[in-house]
Formats: sequence, structure tokens, C-alpha cells
Amino acid sequence: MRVAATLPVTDRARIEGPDDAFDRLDAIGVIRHLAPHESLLLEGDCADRFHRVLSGTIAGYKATADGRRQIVAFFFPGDLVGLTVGDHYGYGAEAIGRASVCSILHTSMRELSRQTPALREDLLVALDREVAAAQERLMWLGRKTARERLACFLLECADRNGLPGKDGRKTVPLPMSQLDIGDYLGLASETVSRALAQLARDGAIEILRPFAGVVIRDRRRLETTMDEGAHPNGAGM
Amino acid sequence: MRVAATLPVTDRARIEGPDDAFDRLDAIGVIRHLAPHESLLLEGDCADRFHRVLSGTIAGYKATADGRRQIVAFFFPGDLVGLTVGDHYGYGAEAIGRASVCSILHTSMRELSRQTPALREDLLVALDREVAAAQERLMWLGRKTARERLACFLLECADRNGLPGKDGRKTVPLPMSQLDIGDYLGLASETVSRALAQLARDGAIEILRPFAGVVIRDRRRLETTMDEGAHPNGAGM
DNA sequence: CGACTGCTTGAGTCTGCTCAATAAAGGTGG
DNA sequence: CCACCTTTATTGAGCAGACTCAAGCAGTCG
Repeated sequence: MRVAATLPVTDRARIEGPDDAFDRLDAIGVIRHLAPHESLLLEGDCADRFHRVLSGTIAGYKATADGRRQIVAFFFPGDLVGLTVGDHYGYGAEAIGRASVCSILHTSMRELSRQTPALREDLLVALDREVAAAQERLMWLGRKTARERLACFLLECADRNGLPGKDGRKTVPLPMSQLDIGDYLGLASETVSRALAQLARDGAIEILRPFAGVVIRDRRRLETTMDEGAHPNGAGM
Repeated sequence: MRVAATLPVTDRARIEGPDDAFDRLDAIGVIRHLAPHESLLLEGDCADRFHRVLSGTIAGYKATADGRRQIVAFFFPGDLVGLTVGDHYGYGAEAIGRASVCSILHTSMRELSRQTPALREDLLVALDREVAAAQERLMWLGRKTARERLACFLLECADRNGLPGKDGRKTVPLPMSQLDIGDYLGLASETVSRALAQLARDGAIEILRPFAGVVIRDRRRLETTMDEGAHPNGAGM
């Protein structure tokens, strides 16, 4: 898990980071390359496989009939997309930019996990993490202001994909558009833009131009912004 | 899973509903009775056991330093509380009213699952359902209006705990307070009260007085309300 | 080098918030 | 059994955070 985001990836790219049994998945899967915005799977589709991200970023989303969209997760290299034991996917998924994945059929997976019991355990861990992540974000969406959500998001991204810099600074690549960030945080894209601008004005971050990420300039300040109080929607105090 | 909500429960109560391997858990667990608002586990505590709800309702929640609270799940009889493979709980949990649970140590669980491989599978299914539920609710909190969230919530409760009535009507017991519902839906309790009142005015539901649930009077109308459009926060169109 | 897409910024507005006061239940103890 | 206190639900008034709409500005790509 956890890699520098978008690296040129050869056909059999190795994901860096702590070795988990998932590395073995690459051997039984099929590589697929995705163009920007190309769909990987649709909500409600019959779930006969899942995908391991090799490069790029994948967005998992739910949509309503009238066009509203909620991104339920961003998947980075090493992450598993479309993991479920049900028979239908709970969310759709599409590539943010160019991306590549390794697709594993449930049937192949079952076979492999007979030989490698550790895989079952790791699957449990992966699902567990997904639960924790989703529940953490329920807190964001239900009880935090736009600024707080942004701060939480940036710190999460920093911890997952941040590139270390001098004296605690981190460059955080954000491959997704501000519209996508809004759909992830339950905000309008304009609100994302304004909140980012304000964090930059406050000296917490620096925005990379043209927009491609941020540099964390004052992590402490960002962390206090995560919980500064004020009130999610509506009114005064 | 799925039972009539609050029944007088004897020490070794049997949960109704489709037999799952979890019934076996009751044999290796310890019964515990909880008073209203009594805490079952704390967020961040060392996770050495989980709990199966026997009777009553349990709320799983996260809280910020400044007192904001987000309920991440309601647990009804048959549900598993505090299920994780990590070593710390991701949320706290407390009883809504009187409740009883069966507490299973991870060590006992491991032992039992060696004998009963089906348990491992069911655990996966349980976690998978938790993921799906949390992600569904991300959509509610991120992209739905107060009325829509309420409609979604009532229909979810109806499907889990609803008591069938004549011609499609269902009595839906709601053991939690409106404040709890608000903390579940990311709303103020006043907003819950107002949204319920409006649904009742529209003829979709009938509110049981004193507040203890609702009767679904027009399910079709509730279902269209789930997605009626309009816009989550803020402004006009 | 246009046409697009994505980001920024401004103006105005609505949803859901806070604060506040009242009413209705529930629990407790005399 | 009733008075009292606490907790929960209702309803009103007013406010503000985040929305929509709209215009303007880069960058990017064909």
C-alpha cells in the first residue's frame, strides 16, 4: 500500500510499501489500462471480480437519479476497488486520470486463497479498513464545516500520498479535480475553491499552480482547523 | 438478524430470523445487561472482544473534542457491535434504552472459528454489510436534504424493524430520541422534529404520540421523498 | 490558435442552524 | 398518589454557512 501516486508504470509494475499477501494477486490478475474518466465498474453491476490499483487514482461513487454524486472513496495504488462478498457492487468506479489496474476474478481469488490462508486474513483487514474509513468520513460529512472537511481531507491525503519535504513540509499531490473533491466532501466545487484559498491565506497551505495539489506549510494549524468548532450548516452561535 | 426490537429477553434469548452461524456465538459469550445510556465500549479502547445485541438498541458513535457527535450506526438485535480486526475500536457504543448483549472475546472467537470455518465467511459478510451501510449513508449526509435523509432513515428502519400492518402500512418503532436521530443523520434535533412534522403533514407518515415511532401511511410518497431533488445545504436553484 | 475544461471570485438566496420559550412525558421521593 | 424535577419534543425568530447562478481567467488540447 502507499506509493508516490502517479509513476510511469510498466506492465508488471510492483507496488511499493509494506509487503502484504496481496502482492500475489498480481500474478493471477489481468492488467487493464484506463483512460481519464473511463468507467471501471458500475453500481449495481454483477460483482464477479475486484481490482487492485497499479497506478493512477480511481474514484468510487454513488449517484442519484437527478445527477447528484457522492464519491465514497478514492483508491490509490495498492488499494482494492470493488471488494465485496455480495453479488452486486455497492458503488461505481472510474479513473480520475490515466490509470491501470489488475483485475482479479472471484473464482481465481477463491482458488488462490485456498493455497494461501493469509489472504483471507488480509481480506478481512482490507474490509475493516474500509469500514473505519467510511465511518470516519461520516463524521466529516455529518458534523464538520467546509473548512474542517478540507483540512481533514488534506491531512488524509498527506498521510497516504504526501511527499516529504524539508522541515515537516509535505507536497500533497491531488490528481482529482476540485469538483471531485467536492463530491467526496459533500461540498460544491466553488466552496472547495474558497476553502482552499482561505487555508492558503491563513498560511496553512500553499496551492500548487496550476492546481495539482498543495504544500503543507503549517501542519499544526491544519490540525487545529480539523476541529475548530463553528457549525456544519446554518446558523450563528 | 432482524427481530421485533424490544422483547422481554431471558438470559439465553434466541434471536429470531434466518439462522446464521452467529447463533453459535451465544454459546461462547457472556451475557451483559445495560441500563439506558450505559456505555458498552469507548472509541480508541483496546479491542479484545465484540458484542452481539440480544435485545434493545445500541448506538455506535464518534465525537469531537467540542462535543459534536456523529452516530455511525444503530445496532439492533442480532447485529455485531465493535467488530474489528484492528486493535482499537473505531467508535464508542452505548445503549439507547435498556439493552442486553452477548460479549465474545476475540480469543474465544478464534478458537470457535477453527472448528467452524463458516464463521469466518459470515464475519466477512458482516463486515461487507457494514461497509455498504456506511457508504450508503455517506450519500445521505453528503448529498441529501433533511427531508430526504429522514425519508431514507424511516424506510431503512421500516425494512429492518418494521411491524407489518394492513394494506402495506407498517409501524416503525424508533427507540432512539430525536436528538439521536439527528446525530445519526447529521441534523439538529429541531430539524428532525420539523422534518417529521412535515412528512406527517404531507400524509406520508403518522407520528406515534408520545414519540416512539411512526406509522408509514404512504410508502410510495416516502420513496419519492428519498430523492426529490432540492439541495443539501444552502441556496436556491 | 480557438474551444474546452477547470478554477476563481462576486452577488444573492435558501436550508438548516442557534437560541429561546413552552409543552408534554417520565421518574423520584415524600 | 401527587408534586416536583428532568428530559424530550415542539414551535418561533433570526442568522449564517454553503449553495446557485454568472462572469471572467487561466491552462490544455486538438
